[in-house]
Amino acid sequence: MQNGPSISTVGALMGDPARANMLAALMSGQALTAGELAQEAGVAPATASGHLSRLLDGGLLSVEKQGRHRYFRLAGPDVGAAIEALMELADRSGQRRVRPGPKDPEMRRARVCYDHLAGERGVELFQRLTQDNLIALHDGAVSMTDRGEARFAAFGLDIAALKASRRPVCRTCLDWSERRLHLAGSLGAGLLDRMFALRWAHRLKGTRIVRFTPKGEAEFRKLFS
Amino acid sequence: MQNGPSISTVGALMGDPARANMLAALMSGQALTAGELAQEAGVAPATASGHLSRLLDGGLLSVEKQGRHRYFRLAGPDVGAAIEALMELADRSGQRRVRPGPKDPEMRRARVCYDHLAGERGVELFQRLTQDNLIALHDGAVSMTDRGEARFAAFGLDIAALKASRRPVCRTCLDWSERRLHLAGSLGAGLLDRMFALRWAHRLKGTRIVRFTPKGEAEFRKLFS
DNA sequence: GTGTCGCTTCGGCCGCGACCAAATATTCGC
DNA sequence: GCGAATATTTGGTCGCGGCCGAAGCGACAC
Repeated sequence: MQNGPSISTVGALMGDPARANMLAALMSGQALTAGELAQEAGVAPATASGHLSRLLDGGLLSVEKQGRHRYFRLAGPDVGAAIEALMELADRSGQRRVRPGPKDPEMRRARVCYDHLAGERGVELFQRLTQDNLIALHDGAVSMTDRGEARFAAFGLDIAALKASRRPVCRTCLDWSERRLHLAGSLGAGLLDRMFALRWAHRLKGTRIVRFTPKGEAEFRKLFS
Repeated sequence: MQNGPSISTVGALMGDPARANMLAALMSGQALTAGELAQEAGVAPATASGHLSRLLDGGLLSVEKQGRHRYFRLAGPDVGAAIEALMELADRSGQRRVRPGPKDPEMRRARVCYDHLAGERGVELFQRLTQDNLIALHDGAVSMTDRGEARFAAFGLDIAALKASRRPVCRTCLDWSERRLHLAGSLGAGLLDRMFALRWAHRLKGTRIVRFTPKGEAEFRKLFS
């Protein structure tokens, strides 16, 4: 009687870090297996299974059984819309809204996707890393090469910390505007963090736009080449 | 390093029932005091205070100090948008989307606002209840009269349960389309539930629209008169 | 059949956080 | 000044739920 349809139940579903990571991973639109989602969330398969059945009950996910895999995807566009609204909110997180400026072209060029770099720059980076054999793709999965490990360490990343993190180090993410892959996972997040720390770029307050400085732009081009 | 801006923090903020009730109450757009919000959420002032400071930290609320009161309101339209997206999601909660039909006029006529009746019908009901002295308004606060208590019981509501609920029994809510008050609180929710149970109306699957049957329409007009 | 892989269920551990009562600010009315 | 009202802080209890390992189940491959 008393509660009716409650915002809190669906909020709570999205409010757990493991589940949030799963949902964010599914934002790319592709269906993922339970195992992949466990990886993505950084939890044991048993734990992931519990989370997934909870998300199913809540109507946020739909599932498709295929052989011995179960493929999960977001239940509908409204789920994606809600997640996007929360991401938007999490981004500015109390900042006031500013910058009416030319938003769209900049968004397409470089923006934050959850916690890593997306847009033209993101796709470009991914391509470069692949060409230079710093990361390697084999049938859909992506991983860091030994060569890459050395270069990333030289760039200032704490490789041990990346690996210690429960998240997978490398992960592909389908770019919304470019429709090509860019790099997610703790490595993707770490690279973006490092670029911010080096002041190559900064994130425009109140938006998801990443704006490179001229110097940063030049450094970015030289990077890993 | 690892998490960056996380959807899960804001999700968790909205994921607690007490906080969700507060946010829903603030969706009307009016500012409320800490005490009122404690009432609304059905928790002790001490607990509410903790929730509120948490919501402030998260950037979901803004506060304005005025005398010995603190007035809280939603921090911005994006917060409202996110809440609305979650409400939308909670509403259909796994239902598929249907009914492209003539949505707007029906929405204006009668719809669900969180868990009670809103729109023209909602405002109408509120007016009737006030005129007939079943509920009473005194400087902003609304309460159930003895007369009302008897009539609502005759209508099939469990008054004891309403009072036992931690939510306030009566509560005003500013109508979005009508810009006038309608009735929220556990009484408002109970009345709507009862109308559904009596099959006077049903809620269109996948929408917030409440559609009255001809019989229900007639009964509704006779109600409490 | 046997082995392997993917996923779920079960049992138990552990910690975060929601909750309240009582005590402590802060502000108002007088 | 003194009380009354509003709000926050403190301290402590308690339960929900996230987490894992181990065991169970089902689908493939051979």
